[in-house]
Amino acid sequence: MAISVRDVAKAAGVSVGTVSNVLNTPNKVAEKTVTKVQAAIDKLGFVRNDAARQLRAGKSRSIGLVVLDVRNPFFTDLARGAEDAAQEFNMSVLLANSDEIAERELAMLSLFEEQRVHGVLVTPVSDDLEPFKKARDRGTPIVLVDRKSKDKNFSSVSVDDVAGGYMAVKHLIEIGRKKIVFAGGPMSIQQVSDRLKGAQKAVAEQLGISLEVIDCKSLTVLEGRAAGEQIIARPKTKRPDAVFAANDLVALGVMQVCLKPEGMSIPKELSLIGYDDIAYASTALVALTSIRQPTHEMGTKAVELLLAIAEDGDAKPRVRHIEFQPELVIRDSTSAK
Amino acid sequence: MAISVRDVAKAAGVSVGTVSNVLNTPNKVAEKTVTKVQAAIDKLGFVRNDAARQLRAGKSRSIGLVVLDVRNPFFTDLARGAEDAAQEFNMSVLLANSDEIAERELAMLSLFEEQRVHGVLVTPVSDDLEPFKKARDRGTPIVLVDRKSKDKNFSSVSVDDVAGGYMAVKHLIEIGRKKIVFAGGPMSIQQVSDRLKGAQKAVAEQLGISLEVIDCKSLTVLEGRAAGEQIIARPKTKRPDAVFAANDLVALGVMQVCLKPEGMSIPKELSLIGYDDIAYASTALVALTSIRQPTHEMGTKAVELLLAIAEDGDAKPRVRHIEFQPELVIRDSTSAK
DNA sequence: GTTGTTTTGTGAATCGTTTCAATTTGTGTA
DNA sequence: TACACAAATTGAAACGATTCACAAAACAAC
Repeated sequence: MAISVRDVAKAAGVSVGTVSNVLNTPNKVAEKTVTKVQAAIDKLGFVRNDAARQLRAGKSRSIGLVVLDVRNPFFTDLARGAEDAAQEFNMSVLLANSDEIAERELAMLSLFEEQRVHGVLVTPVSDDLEPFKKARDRGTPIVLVDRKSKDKNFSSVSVDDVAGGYMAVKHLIEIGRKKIVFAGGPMSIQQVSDRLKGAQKAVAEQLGISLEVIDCKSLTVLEGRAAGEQIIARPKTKRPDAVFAANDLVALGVMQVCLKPEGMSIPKELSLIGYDDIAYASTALVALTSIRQPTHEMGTKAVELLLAIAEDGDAKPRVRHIEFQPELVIRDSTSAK
Repeated sequence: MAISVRDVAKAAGVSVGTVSNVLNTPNKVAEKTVTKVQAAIDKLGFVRNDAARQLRAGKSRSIGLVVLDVRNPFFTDLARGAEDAAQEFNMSVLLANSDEIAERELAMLSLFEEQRVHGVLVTPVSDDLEPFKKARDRGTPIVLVDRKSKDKNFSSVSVDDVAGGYMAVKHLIEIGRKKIVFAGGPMSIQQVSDRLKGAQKAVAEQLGISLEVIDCKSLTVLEGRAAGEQIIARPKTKRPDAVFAANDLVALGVMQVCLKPEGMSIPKELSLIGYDDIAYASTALVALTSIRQPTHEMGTKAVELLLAIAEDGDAKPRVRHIEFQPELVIRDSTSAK
């Protein structure tokens, strides 16, 4: 039913090989032949069958990307970066989300292997990397994203969260803040504890700065609001003059509460800094100072790294780790007193 | 290099046909043969080649979905619904975004055709549906999503925005509000003008209700804030007692401004209702009443409709339109005086 | 007109899976 | 033991694009 190269060849009065050449290497074909074949293609409405192409080629022209949650802007930005890089190599990115379910992650991995993708970028759900090891042994390159692989055998692309935490608190100190609160949790999340570690490092460098931790059950607006309530319930002398939130959602929660009439003024009485620089950060009532991660670039570099590994072939499974530095974005929610 | 069914067959001492049967219809194969073949598969690390499968089948097991923006929760929810439905039919959804660029949209469409997808769901960038017509004529079913097709030849799945607007204002009237503001724009967006139309209809049904329109340049938090500023700048007697915002972002902007000390109390002095019921709506300082669209279900139904059409084959290009009703979600931002 | 060189065009073989008609094996009954 | 019938297995053909060794044509130089 569908039109094939053979049909086109017959219609144009040439051989199938020539049709294929017109499609792939038109400069190797006489100009008038190209025109003739193109005309036949247009007339018949021929559409290449990608499955046949891939079968012959042995590999698809795509890269798999498995993220934890497609609704998270962090991952969509990352995906966009990956797509942009892939396009440079005339490839495309297949996006899949695991929903943080190991089972789904596995299913997507199998799907990608069956598709014979050039490689897979993944933010693993758990620490069990066995399935990825197997896939790699079968010849599918793997790159971990947003995770420093404990397992040194996997290449990875990640962000230096310790540096981000340091950067945030350093900024607060530089604008003269002395009583700082870190709002975030749980500490079991590596990102959170790393950010706190960076914060502590900045505090240790300077005398006369205090750092208090308000632990949160999760990184949500609601938890941020709880932290805020806890702060404004205190007598004025016990209140901090700055809050470093483990992410922007928590920061926005703190802000909502503090801007109530009985709260504190931002940034004068309380300077506030978040983390991630999500889109909503800049549209908050007081534009939020935040730490931005080079999300787009991470996607780009991850793809480049993946293709470099694929290039190597079976020979030497070269392992590389790329760590990005975050960036301070100063807006209205932080200022000197 | 890669392992094929032939290798598995040799290793297991059976024919390729049997290996295929083990893979696809294990109940047609003797139990001990299945075990034998499975062992060989595991030992060799055989992974099915999907390209070859598809080539033989003539069609892929996927459905294409082209959305305007993957970052928009509306579309990710829709995609999720589509995925869920597809899974029922043992199919998968390929998600692509056009970024509202006609050229990209076209590229994705071609890609999908080359992949021999079962069909394409699309929210078209422009009114020019010519490329989709061509694709459909070549045998790829098309369903428009979130657009009532002016062109009656395309099947579609959409939401009744007039009903949503009616529902919102009806609710405001029922809780005793009389001076209502509609904040939103531009009116060139069909969704916006439809919602306003619904609002006007509700107002017309009751005596003594006024409806004022504050035009916005776009549906953003910033524009909502501008609308809010305009309201609280007025003397108390000239202020409305309710605002219906054309979407949640605008509503959140209005809320941010009104909650300032010199503003109005929500919901007492001012009741506020948004549209879309985005995730942030429920985490606002005052949880936002909103109109929810059955996004997930739209995705589900779109897939079902698509597959029904595909079922028909070339015979009769059956055309169907499904229109969903939105739903009122009452939270804290609306109440009686 | 012959020879050498480059440019175009040819078509059979190939990729890996599924299908299906034909064949073999197995089971139960007389 | 023979026969009928069901269950299990076989293997060649097919899907459609690409490749590549080879052939044909076109052109240039003498």
